[in-house]
Amino acid sequence: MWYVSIAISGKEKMRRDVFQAIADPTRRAILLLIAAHAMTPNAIAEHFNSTRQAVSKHLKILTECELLKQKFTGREIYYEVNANKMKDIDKWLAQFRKIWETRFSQLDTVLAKLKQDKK
Amino acid sequence: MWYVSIAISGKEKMRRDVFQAIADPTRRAILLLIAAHAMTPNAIAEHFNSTRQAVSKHLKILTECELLKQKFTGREIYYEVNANKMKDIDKWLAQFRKIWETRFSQLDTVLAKLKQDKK
DNA sequence: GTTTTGTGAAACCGAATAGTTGCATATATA
DNA sequence: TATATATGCAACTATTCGGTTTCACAAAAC
Repeated sequence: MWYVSIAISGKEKMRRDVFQAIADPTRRAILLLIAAHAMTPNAIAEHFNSTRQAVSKHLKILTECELLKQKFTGREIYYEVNANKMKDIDKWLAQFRKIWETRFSQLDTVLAKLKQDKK
Repeated sequence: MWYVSIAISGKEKMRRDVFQAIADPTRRAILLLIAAHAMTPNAIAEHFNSTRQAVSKHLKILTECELLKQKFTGREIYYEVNANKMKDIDKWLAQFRKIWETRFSQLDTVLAKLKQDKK
């Protein structure tokens, strides 16, 4: 019998989207922390109570869903927020604004109609 | 010895915030579905492959974090989106816009300075 | 009154999550 | 070269999550 060893390193899963990424309070804090300027994992970890490795995992998740970008300089890695990807959240919210605006404009139409009929 | 029986029904935990609520794709779909007009749990569940009870749990979570409001009419419950709470997400995003705007305005200052020096 | 319908809650289960400790590796620095 | 530093990855664990099935209960409908 032959077994094929498939290269599944650790998990290989983790195809999370932006919304799952920002669900975690620590990850939201990380985003805010480095929004102003890029930081290295060690510098970021200093701001939290959990271990450096835990922060590293958060950074990985945020990077995988493209909310963060990496800048390599020597052995240091600077993480910075990918402003463009943040817009994805905004786009989702925009759907609701659209729906509500049309609903209100319909309401306006109704109100206008009532006003018209009143004359 | 006396023991005080504290009323902890089932879980009692579940104090999720808005971001955890919208992390689930089904819950985001529910929000979009009823954004236009309020619906009952049964009507909502018809749009999904999971059971009514699963949808019910999602509705509970969305209601607990105030993204949904309930309107009781007889034995039916109409769920509608709480537009006001949706703004919480927008407020969070606004923080980033603010940071980036100031950063870009600083960049503008730098550019202006360079231009000035060039003269 | 009896049955059907609309709804939520409890108990359980497999999968995912976030954290830990222990490693491996590459780049600085002495 | 030897050591310290910066970083990621693997393995393990407790907890949470999303789903199902089963039940309880009140409001309609018969």
